[in-house]
Amino acid sequence: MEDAVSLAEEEGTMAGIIMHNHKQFELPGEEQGMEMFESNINPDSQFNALLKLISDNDKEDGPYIDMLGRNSVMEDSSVLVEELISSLMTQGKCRDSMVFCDASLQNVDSQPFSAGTENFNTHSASNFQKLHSGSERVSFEADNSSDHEQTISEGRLYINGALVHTETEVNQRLDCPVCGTCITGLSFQQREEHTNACLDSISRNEVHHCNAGISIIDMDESKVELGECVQEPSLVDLAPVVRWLEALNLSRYANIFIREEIDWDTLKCLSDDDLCTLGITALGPRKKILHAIQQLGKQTNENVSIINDEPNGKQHVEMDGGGRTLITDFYQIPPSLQGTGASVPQNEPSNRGKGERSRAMPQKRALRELGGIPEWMSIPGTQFRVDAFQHLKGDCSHWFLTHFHTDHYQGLTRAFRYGHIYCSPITAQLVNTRIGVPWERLKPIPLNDPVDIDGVKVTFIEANHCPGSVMILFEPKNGKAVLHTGDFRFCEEIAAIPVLQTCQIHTLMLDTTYCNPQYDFPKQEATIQFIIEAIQAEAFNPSTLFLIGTYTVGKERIFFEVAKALQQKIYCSATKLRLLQCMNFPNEDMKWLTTNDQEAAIHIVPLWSIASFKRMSYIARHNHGRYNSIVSFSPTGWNFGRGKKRAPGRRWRQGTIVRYEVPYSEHCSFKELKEFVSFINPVNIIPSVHNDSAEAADALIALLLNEEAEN
DNA sequence: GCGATCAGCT
DNA sequence: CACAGCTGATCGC
Repeated sequence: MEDAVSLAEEEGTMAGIIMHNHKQFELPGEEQGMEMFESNINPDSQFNALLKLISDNDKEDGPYIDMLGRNSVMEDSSVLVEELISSLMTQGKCRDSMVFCDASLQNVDSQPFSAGTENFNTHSASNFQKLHSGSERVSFEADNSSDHEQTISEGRLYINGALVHTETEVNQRLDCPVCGTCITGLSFQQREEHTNACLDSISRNEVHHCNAGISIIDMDESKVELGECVQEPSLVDLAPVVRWLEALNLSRYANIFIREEIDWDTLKCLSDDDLCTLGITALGPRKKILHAIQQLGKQTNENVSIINDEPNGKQHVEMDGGGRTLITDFYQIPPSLQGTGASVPQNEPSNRGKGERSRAMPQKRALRELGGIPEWMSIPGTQFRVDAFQHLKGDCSHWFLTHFHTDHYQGLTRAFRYGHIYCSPITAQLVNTRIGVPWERLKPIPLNDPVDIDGVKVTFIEANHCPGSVMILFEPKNGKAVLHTGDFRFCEEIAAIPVLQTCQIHTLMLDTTYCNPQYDFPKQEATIQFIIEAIQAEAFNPSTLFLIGTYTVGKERIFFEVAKALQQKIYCSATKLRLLQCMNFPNEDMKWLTTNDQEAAIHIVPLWSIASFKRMSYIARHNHGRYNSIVSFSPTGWNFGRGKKRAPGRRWRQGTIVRYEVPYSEHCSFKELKEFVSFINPVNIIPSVHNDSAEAADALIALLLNEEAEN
């Protein structure tokens, strides 16, 4: 444990800070550092471990911590820190807490990255600089030893320039987590006694059935004496729920459950959305509660008691296997979904998705190659080809292009002479300007406006992938409609498109890029918000260059939203500007762009140019003098699969270069894919990605149709 | 010399 | 893994 902090240092991450006796200590963050918390689930032992960590400086004052903070950017790894904070505050062992943003604590009289603060580059500790009443500089350690404390005097703590804490203002309001009464005026011991009295009072009225499901209690019996606080009479027995929360170390939410009269049965039905509505917005506690509810269901089925009465009268929730619980346990994938998916049972035919339609289960089919063309490139019932320019042949004269990405137009050159290319107006513009295909070969088709092509009704539909991307609905005369999604991301706007609600789709050619439960990334809005907040936090150094990675076509929404939110111009190259001008963005968006790099500290760059610290160091060298720090954002969905923790973003640092990997995807998450399949309810599904064999295709389809894959 | 194609890399 | 795309080598015209 003694090296927990320095281990976290190497990753440049941390989950929280402690202020104790006017000194600041860091709580280790992701990866190795988390072991400290994982191995000490009991808050008391965590507290003792923390005290041990700071024992060298714990000679005089009593056993309390001035302030605990957690890092808002490292949300996942801070789950346990947050619980610890709550627990310690309830016990009166910690006076205050805060949520802070890495690098948001400013030191006005310092010159970040200038000579003399070289240690800033090697210590994440140094990111937390303090203002104090005097103008004396904070001193930093220059080596990598485990001595990380930074002396502050007369501490005043500022976040983004605003005073949030002074050492003389530690006694802030504190409410009882059970009854909500203000207990600020009480001593720590009195607070504990009060809270325990509240809990005991509720427990006394709980009769014999803490595990027995619903517990309706008579009005008279439900009257609860809560010391000096008055509890509203309740028709339902809430004690088991309160105890359950307590055992999960989430007592701070007890008052919400009491207020909303969530009883034991209601609890078991709560969804993630319900928790949000209740006001439990933090991701960690929400996941923890959902996970525990899931465990509840399992154990109830097995007729095993969740809340066991122990000899000491305390109760607890059984964790998996009774052993240590890992943070990743909160993000479990059902065992039936792990592995290849080959063992997933097929569902019986049933009414799916749009209620009134009853369809057969998508048929198993072998992968066929039609004259050497993958089957998802050839539309059944027509002579049409989609994204098949690597298979150009004279036997076809109708070629469709879903969007302008190399892996879809590969093979297409200005020499194209096999008939016509049908695509969206934006894609047509790009094909003409970037590849040089003449306009007489291009047939731009507007969205949501059916056209007749060679006797087939064809409708182009927005695909929410990149500018100009479309899904294409083919309705041949044989009555078997085919929907080719191209690359797409399902969203409410797509679900609202009338033709998709009414047309019965026979064959769905589906973008299965992230067709695995491990791909569970957030909505684009959430990631963009994360990026905006990260930029605000990192901008404490005015000489920071921000780089946002984009594809040739794609990810535009990120920088337009950032520009609007921060009211800042964004630099892009003249080439990139010409590209963007092909994409019909509104003037309100385009006005934020500039090709003068002196005008903007946020630059749009190709993703590959920031793919490694080595490449970014070239950029750093190139900008030497103007900028002394670089913060980059690499948006992709791949970073967030395969055992990696689900997080709004991962922060890496090497010297003065910071790299954020953020889960911004322009493909469906697994959950969205399932929702889309359920919505379309096709007879037949043909995966267009990872479809190397009939077995692979069947495994993908099985995953998509498996009801248990919901979470 | 130019464009197309492919291997290799991230 | 492989998104989507870059770089560089090779080949044919």
